[in-house]
Amino acid sequence: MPFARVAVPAPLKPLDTLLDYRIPEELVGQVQIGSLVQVPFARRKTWALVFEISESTALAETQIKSIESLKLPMPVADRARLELFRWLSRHYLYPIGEVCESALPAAIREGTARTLKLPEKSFDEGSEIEASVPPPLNEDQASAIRQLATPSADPLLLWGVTGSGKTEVYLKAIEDRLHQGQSALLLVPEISLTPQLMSRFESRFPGEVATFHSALKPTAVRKAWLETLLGKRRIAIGARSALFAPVQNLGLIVLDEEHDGSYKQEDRLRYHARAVALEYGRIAKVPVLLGSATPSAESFDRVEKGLTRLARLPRRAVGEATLPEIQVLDLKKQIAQPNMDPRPKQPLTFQAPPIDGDFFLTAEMQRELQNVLDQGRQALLFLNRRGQASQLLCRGCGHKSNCPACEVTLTPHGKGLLCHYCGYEAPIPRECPACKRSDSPFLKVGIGTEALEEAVRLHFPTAKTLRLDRDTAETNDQLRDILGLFAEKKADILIGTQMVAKGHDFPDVTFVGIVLADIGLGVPDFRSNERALQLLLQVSGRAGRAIHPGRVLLQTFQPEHPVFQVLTRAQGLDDYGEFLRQEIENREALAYPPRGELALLRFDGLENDLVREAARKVAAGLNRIQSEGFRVLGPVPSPLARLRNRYRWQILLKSRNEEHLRKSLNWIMEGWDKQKLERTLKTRLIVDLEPATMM
DNA sequence: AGCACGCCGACT
DNA sequence: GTCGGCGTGCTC
Repeated sequence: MPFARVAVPAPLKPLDTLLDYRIPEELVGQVQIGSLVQVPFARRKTWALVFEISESTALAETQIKSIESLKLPMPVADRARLELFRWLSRHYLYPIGEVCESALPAAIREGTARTLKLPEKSFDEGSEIEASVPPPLNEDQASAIRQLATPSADPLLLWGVTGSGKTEVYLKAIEDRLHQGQSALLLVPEISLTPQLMSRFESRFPGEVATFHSALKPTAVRKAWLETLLGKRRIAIGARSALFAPVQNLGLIVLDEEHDGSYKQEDRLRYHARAVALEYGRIAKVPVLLGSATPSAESFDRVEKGLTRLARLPRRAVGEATLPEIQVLDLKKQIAQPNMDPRPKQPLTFQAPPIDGDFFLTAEMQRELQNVLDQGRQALLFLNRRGQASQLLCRGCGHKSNCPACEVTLTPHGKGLLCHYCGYEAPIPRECPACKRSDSPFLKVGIGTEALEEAVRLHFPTAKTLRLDRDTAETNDQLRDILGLFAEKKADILIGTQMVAKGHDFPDVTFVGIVLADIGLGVPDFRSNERALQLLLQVSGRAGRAIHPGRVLLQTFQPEHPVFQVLTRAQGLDDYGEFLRQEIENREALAYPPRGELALLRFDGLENDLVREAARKVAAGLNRIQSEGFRVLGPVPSPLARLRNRYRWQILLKSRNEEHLRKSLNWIMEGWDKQKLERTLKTRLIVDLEPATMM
C-alpha cells in the first residue's frame, strides 16, 4: 500500500517537513507527484500538495491517516515547480506548506468538487480570430532573438532605451517557443497591466493568453488558472505571482522592467520575483529574458561577471523620435527672485503661504507648457508626492499633526489630513490643537500633486488637466480610465506621481516637466541613487515618442547632485552603465548588494519595551554564534518606529557569504525560541531576505 | 496557523 | 462547586 509525502499549510517545525499519508486503494494510481489532495489534519480537514510517493513509511500503523480525496484529476505542479517550492522554502526560510499556500491561488486550494469542475471543451479557442501580423525586426532586435536561441543555461539581459522595441522582442521570443510546442511566462510590474500591453499580446496570440493579477475575482482566477493547467492557454501574463501559473511545458520566462521594485513581495513569503525567476529557469532548464531600459545593479553586475548574457538595443526603433533633451533648472535661483510670478499677487495671508504651487510652476516651466498647448500637443508633469503639501504646520507655534497610530506627520489633502501609511483621516482643525489660535493659522509646507494641479489650472485656465496618483486612481478601473482619457487626448496636461512613469505610451507627449526632482534623493537607503535615476530616466523617456521630438525640464535644489549629472548625459546606454559601475564599486566597499547579502530582521508588537527586549535577545544570540561570516547591525528602532500602532525594531545582517548568513538565520527560524519569543514577549519576528528597502 | 489540553479567578 | 482566561504543545 503506497504512501504520499505531502506539504500541508502549517508552520511545521523543520521548515521542509512533509507528512506521510496513506493512499487509499481507490486513489492508487490517481494520486501522483504534484497532486492536490484533501487530507485530515489535526482534527480538521485541509488541502495538501504531494511531493513524493513511496512504498514505505517510517511511521507506525496507528499514526498514519489516509488521503481523503483528490481535488483535481491532474497534478498541479510538475517536478520543476515542486523543486522550485523547495528552493523557496530553503532560500527564504519559509515553511514548505506555506510556500505552496503562497504559490497556489486560494480559489484553487480551497475549491470544492463543484467549483473545481474542469471547464468544458467549448470555451473560446480564439482560432477564428486572425492573429495580427508581426512587423519585421530591426538588426538589434533580431540579434537579441538569435542570442536567446543560442543554447545556454545563462539568462539574457535585454537592455534597450525607451522606445527601442523590447516588447517586439518578447513577442517574437514567445512566438518561437509556441512554435516549439512550449509555453511562456511573462511578468510585468503591477502597474503595467494596462490594456495597451494586454491587447498587443492578445491580438498577436489570440486565445493563448491567460492574465493573472490581484484584482481578479475567484471565479476569474479559477478559469484562467485551470485553462492554463489544461494547456489551453500557453502564455501566462501577470504581476509577480504569475510566476506560479501552471503553464504546461514551460519554454521561456520573461521579466519586463526587471529593475522594478514591485517584483519584491512584501508580505508573507517575501520573495523577489527576479531571483525566483532566475532559479526557476535554472531548475526547469529554460531561458530567462530580463528586459529593462535601466537595468538593476544586480543584473548589471551579473553581466559584468559573465553570469548573464547581454543584448543591447541602443537606438529607438524606426518611427520613434530621438531621445529627449534634458534641461536642469536650479530652484535655488528661484528663491532669489520671489516676484517671477506674472499673476497679480494677492496680499500675503495665511491662506497664501510663501512656498506653494506658484513657486514650482516656474517661468521656464510655464513657457514650456504654453509652447506645448500652442502646438496642440500634450505635457506630463511629474511630482512624486501626493496631496496638497508635505505637511501642515501652525504659524503660531509650529505644531504639526501626527498620526495617532504611526510615527509620521499627517499630510494635508483636499478633504483633510491623511496618514500616508495607515490611511487615518482627520479634518483640518479650526484652531491649532496646541496654541489654540483660530485665525486660519496653518501653513502648507512643500508641494504635492493636488496643489500643483490647482496652480496649473490657475495659470492655464483653458487647458484641460488630469491628475494621476493613488488618490485619483484607487482602483484599476480608475487608473485605466485616466490613462485612457489622456491617451485619447481628452486632456492636455497630465499631472502625477510615479504612476505616470510606467506602463503607458503617449505618442503626443512632447514635454515632461519634473517639478521637484529632489524627492527620493535623501532616502537613507543604499539603493536610493539607483532608484532615483531609474525613475527619472523612465519619466524622461515619456517625452517624445512617435514622430515628435521631446523636451524635459528638470527642477531641483541640487543641480550638482551626481544623479542629475548622469541623467543629463545618460541618454545612451554607456553613461548609465558607467553610473552602475561606480555604484557597484561603492557598494562593494560596504558589502551591500550585489556585492553582499542582506537580511532584515523586523520585530514588531504593541509594547515597545517588549519588542526591544526581543530584538536584543536575538541580537545577543546572533553575536554569540557569529563567526567571520556576517555582521550584526542593531538592534535599532526601525525608520518608522511606530506603524499602525505597532512598535518596530530591526536588526540588519550583512554578509559577503550567503551560506553563512542563511545558516545563522536558519538557527533562529528552526531552532530555539522564535515561537517562545513571539509568545512571551508578544513580538512578531519577520525575516526579510533581499530586502527592498531598509525601512 | 488552528485547536485542543490544562491549570487558576469570579459567578449562577 | 462551574465557566473561561490564554500559556503550551501537536499536527502524518
